[in-house]
Amino acid sequence: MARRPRNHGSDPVRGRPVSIQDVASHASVSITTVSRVINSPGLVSPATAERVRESIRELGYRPNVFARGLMTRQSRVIGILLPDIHGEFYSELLRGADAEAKRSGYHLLISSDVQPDGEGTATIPYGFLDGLAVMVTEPSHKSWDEATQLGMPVCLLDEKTSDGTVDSVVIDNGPGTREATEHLLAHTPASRCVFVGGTRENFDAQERARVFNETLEGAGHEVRASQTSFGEFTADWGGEWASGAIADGSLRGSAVFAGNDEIAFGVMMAASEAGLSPRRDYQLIGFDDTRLCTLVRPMLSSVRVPLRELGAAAVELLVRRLEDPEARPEQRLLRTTLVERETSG
Amino acid sequence: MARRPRNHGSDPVRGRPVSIQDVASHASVSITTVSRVINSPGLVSPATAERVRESIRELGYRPNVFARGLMTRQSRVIGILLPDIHGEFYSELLRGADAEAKRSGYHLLISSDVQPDGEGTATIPYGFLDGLAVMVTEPSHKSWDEATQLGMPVCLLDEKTSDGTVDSVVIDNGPGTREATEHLLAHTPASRCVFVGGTRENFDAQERARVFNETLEGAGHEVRASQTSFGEFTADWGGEWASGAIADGSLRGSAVFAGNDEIAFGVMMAASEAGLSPRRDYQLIGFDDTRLCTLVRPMLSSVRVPLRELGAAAVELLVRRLEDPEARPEQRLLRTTLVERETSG
DNA sequence: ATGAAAGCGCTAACAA
DNA sequence: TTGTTAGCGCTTTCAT
Repeated sequence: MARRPRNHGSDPVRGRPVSIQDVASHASVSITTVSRVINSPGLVSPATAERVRESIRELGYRPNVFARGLMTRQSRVIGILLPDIHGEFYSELLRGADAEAKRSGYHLLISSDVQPDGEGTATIPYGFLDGLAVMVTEPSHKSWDEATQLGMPVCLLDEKTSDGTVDSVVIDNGPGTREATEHLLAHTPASRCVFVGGTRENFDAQERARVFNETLEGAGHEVRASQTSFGEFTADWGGEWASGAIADGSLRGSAVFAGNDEIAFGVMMAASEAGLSPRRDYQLIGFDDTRLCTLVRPMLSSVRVPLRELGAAAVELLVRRLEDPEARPEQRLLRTTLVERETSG
Repeated sequence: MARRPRNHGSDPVRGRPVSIQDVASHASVSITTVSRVINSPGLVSPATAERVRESIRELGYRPNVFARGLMTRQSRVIGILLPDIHGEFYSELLRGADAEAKRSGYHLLISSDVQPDGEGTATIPYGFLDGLAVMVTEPSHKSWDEATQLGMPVCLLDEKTSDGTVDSVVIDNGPGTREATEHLLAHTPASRCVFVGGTRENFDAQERARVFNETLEGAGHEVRASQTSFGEFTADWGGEWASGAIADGSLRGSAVFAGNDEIAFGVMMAASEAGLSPRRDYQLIGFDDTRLCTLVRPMLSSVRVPLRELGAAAVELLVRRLEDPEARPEQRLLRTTLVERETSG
């Protein structure tokens, strides 16, 4: 396997990329001056600067990022590590993160937590990163340990157990969950309200279930264990749960609060096959307010989670820390709110 | 803003990362030997090698990727540039690409084509990449020019206009489209078959429409212009189209071939609100065979596009070229096939 | 306002 | 088998 030269970019002499020295020679200045034109334009006389810029253009010069990184110890690349990059949830989060990164002049390197099936070794190229935003949704995820051990600036996404020594941005499930539960209680007796959650270990799933229970109890109802169930964050699980509820006749007249939109969608599809329609025959509210809600008919009521902001805020905090390593760690809380549509009320 | 030292990794002397020299001193060898145990273990005596590895472990040494990149001109990072990273289509493609990259010991840097709304400047950090996989879906996309001008190894995704001088992997819409159209023709007269495509400029949309028409003509039918329409690759467009077809009474008894699954989903939702069910009242087939198909009830018939393979193959070709720059450019064709489910037949 | 020179941490001839 | 040394292309004192 041939090594050097693997030249990218146009070359003056065949086989070698344009270097700062080439530009310097071409403009009859020292490489220092070229460097200054790029990094501290104020220190160079306008005339010289223009001449150098002309040479840069003419030669198609692009600074070598490795050499630069070697000196500055910066890459202007930040990483974002998520449990998964699939689905509306993460896509939306990524959009926010990417937009914010661009806005601040950084590049975003996306990676997912999932282990490679095979024997491959490459994980995140930590060495290239200035900082890392990490999302941890379950205690078993090792990303968190790995990341902090790295000795690199880190920002946590949706991590409640943060001890305040590190930047983080978390979803406050409370308000939205409470709002939704109260909304259901307005049309359905507390004893007929159920929560169909996602993975039991998931932090958000737990908090949502907890607030659901609290709200029911706040309404003077003693919650039965059977009123909350856990499974997965999938439509399949929602469908499976619904099949059971349909079979024992408990779905009709009940109010279903799903752990996320996919679960709600699964419930709705299964119920629909059994001839049951939301709002008419039962109440249904999802969670996350993903695109799925407005895609499906009737449109799904859901608790809005500001996913875009979640991603954007994480990057924002990270960039802030990069620019000012001594800044006080910040924990940013993102509110959730109920969005009423056609499956409830 | 403080510059150096922005040290990542543990430090022997406060404020400086562990360097190869530190390891060398600690193990009482030269830096060359350390370099060799990392890159060519065969050239070092087992005893020394073990001692060096011990030092590396003890000091927590991680090679500086910038210094290494400066010498090797490689980063083992490849980029993938897509029109969008949102939705089932791209997610699935990315999964394939990521898995393959990991398998080959490369990192994947994901970026989307979409311009930043704001004034931010950062695009792809080309300088860090060994190569780039680019997906071009419309002639207006400038990514292609940009990429090839870069003088960096490139692999094209789903680009038909390739001139054979560059690696590419393309979806062969033909077989699946033909199969689906024939399937529709088995239950519906050709005059009642319609194609509801996505963006008119999109290469795939065009090819799918073309093969649809050809197949109808092959069946001895003269296709009317009104039998193909274009809009967007969204459920909204599908719903909009369906509303029209419902209003003028043309949906019942017809066969709808949608340009992608989202469009099909939109048609189905709109029809369902009007009391029309697929298979019973009309035929419906989507395209791409995304997760949406099995999420919705009844489950959507669709043309399967091997998205995972698409991503994986692109990375595979790119890696091959990286290892062997002289390899003959390859164009890999990916077959599409009909998947019959509950909305057709 | 400009330049000379010293590295940044690493790899790879070339010696020994 | 191991070490010496010369860069890779850039930024940054320190002179001028």
